[in-house]
Amino acid sequence: MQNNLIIYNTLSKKKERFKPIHPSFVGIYVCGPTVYSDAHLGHARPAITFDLLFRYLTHLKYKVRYVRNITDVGHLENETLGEGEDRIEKKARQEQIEPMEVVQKYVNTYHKNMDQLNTLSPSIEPRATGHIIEQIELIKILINSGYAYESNGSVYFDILKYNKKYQYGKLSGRVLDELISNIRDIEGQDEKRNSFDFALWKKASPEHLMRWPSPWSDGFPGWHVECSAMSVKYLGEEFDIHGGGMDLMFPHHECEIAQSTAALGKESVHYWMHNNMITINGQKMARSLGNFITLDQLFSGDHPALEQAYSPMTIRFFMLQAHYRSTLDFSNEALQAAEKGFQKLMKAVESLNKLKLSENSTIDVIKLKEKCYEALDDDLNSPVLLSHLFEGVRIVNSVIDGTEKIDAPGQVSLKALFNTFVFEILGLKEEKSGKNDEKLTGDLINMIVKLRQDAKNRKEFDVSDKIRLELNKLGVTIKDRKDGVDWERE
RNA sequence: GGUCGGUUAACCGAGUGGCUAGGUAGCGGUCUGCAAAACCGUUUACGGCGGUUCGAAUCCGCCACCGACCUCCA
Repeated sequence: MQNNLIIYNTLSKKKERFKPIHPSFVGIYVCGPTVYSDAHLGHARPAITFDLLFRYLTHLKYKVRYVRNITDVGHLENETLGEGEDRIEKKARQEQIEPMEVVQKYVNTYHKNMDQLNTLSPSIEPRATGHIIEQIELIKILINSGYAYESNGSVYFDILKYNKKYQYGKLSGRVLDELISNIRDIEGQDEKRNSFDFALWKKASPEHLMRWPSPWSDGFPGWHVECSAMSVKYLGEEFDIHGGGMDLMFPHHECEIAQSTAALGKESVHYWMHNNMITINGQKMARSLGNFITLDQLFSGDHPALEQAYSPMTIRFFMLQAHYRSTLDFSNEALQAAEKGFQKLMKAVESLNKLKLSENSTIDVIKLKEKCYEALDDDLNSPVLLSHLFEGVRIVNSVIDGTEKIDAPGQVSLKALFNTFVFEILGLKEEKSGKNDEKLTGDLINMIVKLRQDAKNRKEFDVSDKIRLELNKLGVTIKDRKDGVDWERE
């Protein structure tokens, strides 16, 4: 199995040739959502980025195992220092339901939204709560090897110890000494040897609802440990690609590296990939700024910042128009531009089927196809790929205009090209406006009936009778009543 | 203050040391009874100041601005 794929590896800060560990298999782990609220724009970016990667590798005939976790062990919120409350538990209290009901509810909406965005399901979607045992086992290993210590029922990772043998901070470019000097002293951290040590296991306070027994206390696992435990379980001690948002680089991924490296004695991940963040009108998305938009709101247009609804495919197309390592700015203007561009692309795809064929062709489809692959191979450059596909759009429309010619084999290969890149790899799809069709039909009939009435008023009865007859043939019966005109469908 | 990333024409966004993606909008044209669509052409691009170079938006330095992360937690 061969590929020409080049991937930007955050670890080396360079583009590298992608060489899987096993010739025909690829393992990918991506950090999934913490399910305590509706999925928002920030969830869509990594989902679409790594869906593209998953689809492309699959297209290249690799057997890909794509693991994306669900973080459902709530975690503390930073509202007031030291007085954190578990996000999921907080939600559970607010809504008077079980924590796992909160989890289920938001897992469902997340899945629904991801489905709308046409992202493929991961091969495995493990939940943190389903892997408490694996996490405890990993913590045991870390304690036994001296990289973790227990303190008052909680367990912490010893970063100073780790840093003697390995290098903590290599992914995000941090130097431990600088971290130490940066850290402000905060009270209530007596349990830790050093304030930058991170929790592997936390003892639960009496009112804490989500808790599991462990050798150290009734409690719950720290955030980072789930990813180390589950990635090793499903992808092995070494695997190909680990993905996630740039905001997770520090501390989450850094801690993951530390845990896994300390436990396994070697680097687990070969390629780290990070998608960039999203801004809205140049600002970050935050509840406090009033520009926090969920995917449901985006799809329905039900938000003060939105001038209209934007369909899932508009969003997907919009995101694919930017490279995954660039920040992407959302605005009504930009989204409306994307909507039109997407529709133009879809219209051309439709037109492909009804092209007038010629004996010869003025089009080099093979060259175009090569350019498409080159774009994807260059660190998944979807915007450049789209620009080539729009060259294809121009070709299709020019054939219709008669300024270019295409022969039968050319049409077949052009159709295959669009099918492969637009639908199979970019994961776009036609959006049938089925819901609107019925309304449109009704409106159309009303309009025709109105036109007939106008004709009758002008006493052009041959026209009005023709309209009635033609509608009848289509199964629509006109009923002239005393108080107006009515119609009904068969 | 530190780490990382960014600043490209009206908007969104690619990009290579010299050959100036693409989408949207605007303008002009072709087509058309009119309109729309489509096609063709086009519009003040590369944050500022220096430097390297025959040549830099692309390499280096400084400055400005923007963003993420930088305590616990996720």
